Amino acid sequence: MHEPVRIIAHLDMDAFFASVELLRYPELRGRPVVVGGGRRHQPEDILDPVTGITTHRFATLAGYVGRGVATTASYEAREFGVHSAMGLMKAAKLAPQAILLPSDFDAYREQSQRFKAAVRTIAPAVEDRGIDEIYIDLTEVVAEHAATFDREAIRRIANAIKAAVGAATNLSCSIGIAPNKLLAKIASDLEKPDGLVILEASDVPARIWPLAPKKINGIGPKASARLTEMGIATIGALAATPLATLGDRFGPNTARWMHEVAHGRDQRGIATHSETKSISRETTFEHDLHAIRDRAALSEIFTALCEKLAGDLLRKGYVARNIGLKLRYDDFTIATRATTLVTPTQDAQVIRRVAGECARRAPLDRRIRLLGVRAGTLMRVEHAAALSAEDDQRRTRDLFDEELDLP
DNA sequence: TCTGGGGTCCTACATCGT
DNA sequence: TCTGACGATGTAGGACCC
Repeated sequence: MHEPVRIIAHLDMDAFFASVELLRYPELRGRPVVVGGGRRHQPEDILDPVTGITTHRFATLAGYVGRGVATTASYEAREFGVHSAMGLMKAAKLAPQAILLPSDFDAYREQSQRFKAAVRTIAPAVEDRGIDEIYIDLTEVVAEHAATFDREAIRRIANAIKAAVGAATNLSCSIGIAPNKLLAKIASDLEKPDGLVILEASDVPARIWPLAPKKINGIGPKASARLTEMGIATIGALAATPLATLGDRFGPNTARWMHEVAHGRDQRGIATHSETKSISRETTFEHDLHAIRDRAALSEIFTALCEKLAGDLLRKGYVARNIGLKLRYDDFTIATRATTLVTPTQDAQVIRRVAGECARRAPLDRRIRLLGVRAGTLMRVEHAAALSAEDDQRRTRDLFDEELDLP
């Protein structure tokens, strides 16, 4: 008796933010473009008084000074070695001629909703994985072909999805299809951009085992470095490593997980609904601040963050029972402190006061680079209101009981 | 020339009540 | 009364992801 075959797709938009920017500024097509940094590099509109045509003057990376990082790089910029999460000053060294655009999350969110809606018209079982990625359960959609994993039938549906995404957004995406999320995710990355890769379990030795372990979603820089130390350079080598050896290094749970994923096994389902767990706001200062010497400036930023967070809670309809503080010091170490409240809140002043109390429990003798405020243990406002009404009722009843001297 | 902002999940450990 | 086991809950940190 074996598991029924599932058909899972992972869809990843190609260089999403940069591609959305190129829709707005088609004249940048074919040129290296980097999205990131602050608001400072908004393209300037230049209206030709004779022709009435508007063109744009763009900032380049040359001479960039500041703490920004690249959010996305177009494929042309990647040719120069620029990639997302790279410091912009480093990117400027590699590709000074690259165009730098500020990020516009409202525009990305709009395109995100469009491509997801387009996919849902073909396959409704979609799991959100952030702004530019989804998993899709195609098992039902290709039900009659699933048992045999009919590649041609699957390919037709994948192409229909790509066409629908293209029609809705004018953007391209890459799709990986496999019997589980793990392999689908790896597959979608194999032939970017505009890729379509279909993998079966039997393809694991040939297609997956030669890859580096960091290609596995969940093996990041730390685990990767430890595996390298152990002489494990490929997923195949990981699969061949005895469980006990991995257990000594990573603990039993992680070892078991690594062993499973290295063999291409993954039982996770598609989660079509999820509730937000926490909401936070944080900011990196232009220059590091000192808790005592820069008290006034720090306090102002702190209050503003709490107000923004309260605004987020209000807009999204949540109250929080846990309020947390995050400090990143000049040496990049992080301290977090959190407090759980009796009464959930979405009030900026309450958040500010509680987060301020958290700050008093954190080291404040070092220079601070980043300040963040977090709201956790969220509850929907309606639910909290109902609970508090229930609470009131219970308290009133208790009072009556006391007066009547009931048990 | 250091490295953003928003999240999730996991683990270790402390504390408390039973 | 003391001691330990155990679950629930809260806190802090770390790793990872987009």
